[in-house]
Amino acid sequence: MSSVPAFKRLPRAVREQQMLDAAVKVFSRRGFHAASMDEIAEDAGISKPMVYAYLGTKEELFVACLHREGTRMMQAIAGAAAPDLAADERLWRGLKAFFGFVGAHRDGWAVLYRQARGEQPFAGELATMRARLVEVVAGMLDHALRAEGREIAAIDLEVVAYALVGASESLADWLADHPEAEPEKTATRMMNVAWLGAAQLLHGVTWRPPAD
Amino acid sequence: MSSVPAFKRLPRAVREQQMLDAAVKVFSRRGFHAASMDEIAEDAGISKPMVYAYLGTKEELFVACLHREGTRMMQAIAGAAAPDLAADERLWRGLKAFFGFVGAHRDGWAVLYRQARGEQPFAGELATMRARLVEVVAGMLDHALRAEGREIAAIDLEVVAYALVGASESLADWLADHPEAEPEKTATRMMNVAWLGAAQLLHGVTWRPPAD
DNA sequence: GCGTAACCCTACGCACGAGTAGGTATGCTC
DNA sequence: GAGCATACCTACTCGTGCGTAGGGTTACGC
Repeated sequence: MSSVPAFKRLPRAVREQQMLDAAVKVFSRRGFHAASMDEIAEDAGISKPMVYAYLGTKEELFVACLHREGTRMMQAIAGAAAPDLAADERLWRGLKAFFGFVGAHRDGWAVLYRQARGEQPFAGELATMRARLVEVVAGMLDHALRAEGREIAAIDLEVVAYALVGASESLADWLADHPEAEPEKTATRMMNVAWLGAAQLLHGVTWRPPAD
Repeated sequence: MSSVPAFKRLPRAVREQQMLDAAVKVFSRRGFHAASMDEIAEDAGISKPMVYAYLGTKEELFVACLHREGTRMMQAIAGAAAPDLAADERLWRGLKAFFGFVGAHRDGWAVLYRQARGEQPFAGELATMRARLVEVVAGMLDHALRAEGREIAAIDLEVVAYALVGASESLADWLADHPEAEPEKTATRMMNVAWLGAAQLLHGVTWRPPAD
């Protein structure tokens, strides 16, 4: 009919990214179950069968979102926290990159952190990513400890790293809900809690429960 | 027919608790959407219309779970952390109560923390409860600060409190996934990160970002 | 012993949303 | 310009699960 079709034909790679963008947006707002494939398709400016053709089922689509956002985040952090820096410097740069990422990709963060948790099929996927982060932080602490000629049990190291990661995630969540807050300032606050506490541990200062 | 009915008739108050028990269990395992009212009813040993008659719609049922578990948790903490204790002692007792609660009610914790997050209608409910906790922690820090003749901006206080609460939640999550771990030991580890860091802040030691 | 209220059931209606069948148009290759 | 792959659509099927209609039975007051 008309020589100008209502919507352009685009190469697969481009459409896939548009679909993922839409999916991340809708999943983050509604949650996995409440999100509908129709809404995602509409938001991507495409019809539903195309989504199925390119990205597969709803579950596969969610995993694809998880992977893209997770990879982006890990790369942002890894790129900033070079392994040859001093521990505090490394922690600081990692945190800056992390909060910067969350500030810039609030939707992506919401998908990762708020939605994937809890939903059985995805919790494992997420746990793997968090485990990598925890491992990095634990490795950093261990490295700094050994430099001081000190050493603590692997499990203690893991738990402390877990707490630091958890605190960061929590502040990231706070950041996502406070659009006016600055990522860098949040990172500084996090350092004030994390590093001061961790530095004490590195110097062998520990807290012991009262006898009572 | 038979003079012995297959299932006993029980007073409303009892049945309601049984239903809530079942609901918490099923919601925690499956998540809000994937959980079915049929499964909850079956698990409670009752038929579906009874659930609707007593606790209302699925959403209302979930909110009821949230309230019961949340109230239990807050009471456990408030009962342990008396306001007249010193800051570190108070924090320690609060953490012990908190991790003790999570260790003993892993299902309840999962409903609160993993499921309610993300799902739009409930996130607010949960946020309110967390806000109360943050407020308590922030108040505690503020009190301790004033005792030292020091003071920091309200927003900084809130963010630090938020980080501490987040770290605790994160460790609670770790605890829920490690059945062999002892709640009290986890609380001690948390103190080692939280208190050592917070104590530094209380004494006016802060970390500043490098100039670069 | 008789009404009435509380407790409890089986069996359905109905909407919503995942996934698909089957077909059309556009551009690229030879 | 015939053939073919790729991009894209409308319009369905069908399962699943929320919520309810309508009715039965036990206890308790009087």
